[in-house]
Amino acid sequence: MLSERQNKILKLIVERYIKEPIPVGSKAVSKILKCSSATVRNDMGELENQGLLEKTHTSSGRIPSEAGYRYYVDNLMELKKMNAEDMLKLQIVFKNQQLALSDVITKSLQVISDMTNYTAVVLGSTSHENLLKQIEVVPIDDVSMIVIIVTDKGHVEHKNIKLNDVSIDEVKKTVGLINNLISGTPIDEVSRKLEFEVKPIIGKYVKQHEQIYNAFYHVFSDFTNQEVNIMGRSKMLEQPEFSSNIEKIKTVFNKLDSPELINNIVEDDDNNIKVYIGNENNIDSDVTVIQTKYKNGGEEGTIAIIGPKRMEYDRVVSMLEYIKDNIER
Amino acid sequence: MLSERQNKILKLIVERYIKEPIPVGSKAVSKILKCSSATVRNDMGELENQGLLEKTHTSSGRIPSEAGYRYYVDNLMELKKMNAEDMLKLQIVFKNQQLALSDVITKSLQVISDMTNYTAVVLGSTSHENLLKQIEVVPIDDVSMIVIIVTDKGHVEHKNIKLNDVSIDEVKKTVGLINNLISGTPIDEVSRKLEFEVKPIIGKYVKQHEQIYNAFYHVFSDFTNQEVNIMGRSKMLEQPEFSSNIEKIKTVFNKLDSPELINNIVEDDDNNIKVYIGNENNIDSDVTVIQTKYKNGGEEGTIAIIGPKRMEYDRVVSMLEYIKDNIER
DNA sequence: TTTAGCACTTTTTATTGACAAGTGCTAAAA
DNA sequence: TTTTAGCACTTGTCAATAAAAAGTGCTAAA
Repeated sequence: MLSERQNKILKLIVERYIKEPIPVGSKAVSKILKCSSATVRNDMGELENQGLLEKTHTSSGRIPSEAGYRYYVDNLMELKKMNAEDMLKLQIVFKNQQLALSDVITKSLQVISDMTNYTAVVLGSTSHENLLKQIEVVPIDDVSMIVIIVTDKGHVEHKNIKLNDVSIDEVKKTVGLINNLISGTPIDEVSRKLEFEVKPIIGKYVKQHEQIYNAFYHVFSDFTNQEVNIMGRSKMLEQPEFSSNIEKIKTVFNKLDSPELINNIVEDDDNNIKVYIGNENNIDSDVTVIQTKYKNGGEEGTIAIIGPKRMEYDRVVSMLEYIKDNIER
Repeated sequence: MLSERQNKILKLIVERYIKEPIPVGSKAVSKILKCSSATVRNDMGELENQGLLEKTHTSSGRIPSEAGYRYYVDNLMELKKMNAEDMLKLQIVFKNQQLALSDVITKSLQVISDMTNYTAVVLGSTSHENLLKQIEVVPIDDVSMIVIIVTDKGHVEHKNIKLNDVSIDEVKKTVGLINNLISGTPIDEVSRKLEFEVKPIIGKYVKQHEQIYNAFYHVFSDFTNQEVNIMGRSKMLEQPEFSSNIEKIKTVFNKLDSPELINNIVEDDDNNIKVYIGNENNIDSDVTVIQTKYKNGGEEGTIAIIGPKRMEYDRVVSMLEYIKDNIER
């Protein structure tokens, strides 16, 4: 259990260290608090015993430990309202009636990334939640054509396929059958349905059904499971703790670019804003991920901000809250 | 005019420096050439007078100047055949019949980027070369629908639009009219034709034509001019001359991510492989861009490899040649 | 024309000492 | 009991110095 003063000291140190990554000494704290540096030193020693503060070397000032950030976020952080300037910039995006929801989300996170110098990630809804809405095919030339898949949530994907000596009409017939037979199927299950429900039927009605079936089967098996959008990837370079450590940047970049990113950003089961500090997340022990789920009509997904552990928690949380609210209505 | 030996020395220095970014001294060169370090020193002095070599400080070894690289590429570089291992990895991509051309290009450049640790860029064909092939519309719910635009070169783009109190049938009618009236129009000119050829007609036949027209007009005016694909963006971090210089990395990253990238990679007028060293390119004075145009049937574009000035010119050129050949047939 | 030899420059690395910042502990003050 | 003043002690930082390594340019001889 921390004393009032210890709480104050911890809060001061965390916030000061977030402003500037320099270990904070007792004297600096005592100037703000109304007590001597010796008193502060005693408390800082106690906070270190509790594992909330750390020293970089025996006689350095203190920096927050991971647990310290955690404690700060859970107990000390005050959620200030977003500042007017930030809000204004976001309003410009939200007020734009022309934009589709997904564009609004992307653009507003781009704005946040620019304002904060952190990296932003949008994960679209997962494929088992997407239902096949409709497919279309557009012939390009004698052999190649483009298959376009649209889901009920408005996710569009297209693939080029090549078919030799197959008449367009037969392909169109197949497309018609697919649309009639399995529209409304979760994307995950399309492959299965294609095999057991569509294949037998086109076998009867469509010439060269084998070739056509294979092509379509392929298109669906490659369907991207989830849309991932990363904004401000290189903002990491702006963070002093990374820019002096290329190896760290490489690992973080690789994590961001890896296809497993989706798995590394945990889907929360509730709707709140979550803060994953250091080892609490799967990206890197030196970053913090602040994220939340959003839901608007059928569309849903996760938006996340990734920055150093000493990120401006209060600012980012209030921004996410604001964005989430605006998305959801 | 350089002597035989001077040519040899320059070649040696360039190639050695490319292998490892350490200034090359006369002793190291003399060990390989059959002459004393003093002789080499004299020639190196002459090469420096000619502006082909540089010193990092008064008593350092030499490094190639920009002109030195230029001279090397133009006169000294020997095009070796690709090594078997590299070729094999690329063959796996080319042999994959399932892939559409654009995927083959992207994937093979991804492979090159992985093998070389340089960044790769693909620029698709420019919009004035793309003709409108067909548009489709897929309704998602009461108000929103997706418009899909396909060009004759197989470029697909889609946009979400929102229309209140408009019947789907009227939209479909409009789509039909657009397809009939202006299919085959260069994308650049679609907006104009939409206004002068389509607007008057849908004004007659389509209810709520104003709203619908505006929506479609918007969709086309946002059509991306050119497809840009960047592979291995963060490979820059692997290059020693950049990884010790965060500011440089930032500028290069920003250039890569900026929308003007397309303008910064000059379209060549002929079909050869071009090498733009340092100030010869518009990306950064510290990088080299090696690029070439490709053409396959209707599809064409530019592929480029971006790396440090001390990139492995011979290797990259032979790889690009190989890829280009494979793409074009 | 080439080479051996040498004086000279510059970078790199290690060492030293002085100073600043900060801590922990003790003992006195509140 | 809590707070504070005081002080010895640690560590990092910075500048100065010194020695070693790498390489050059020039001269004079081969």
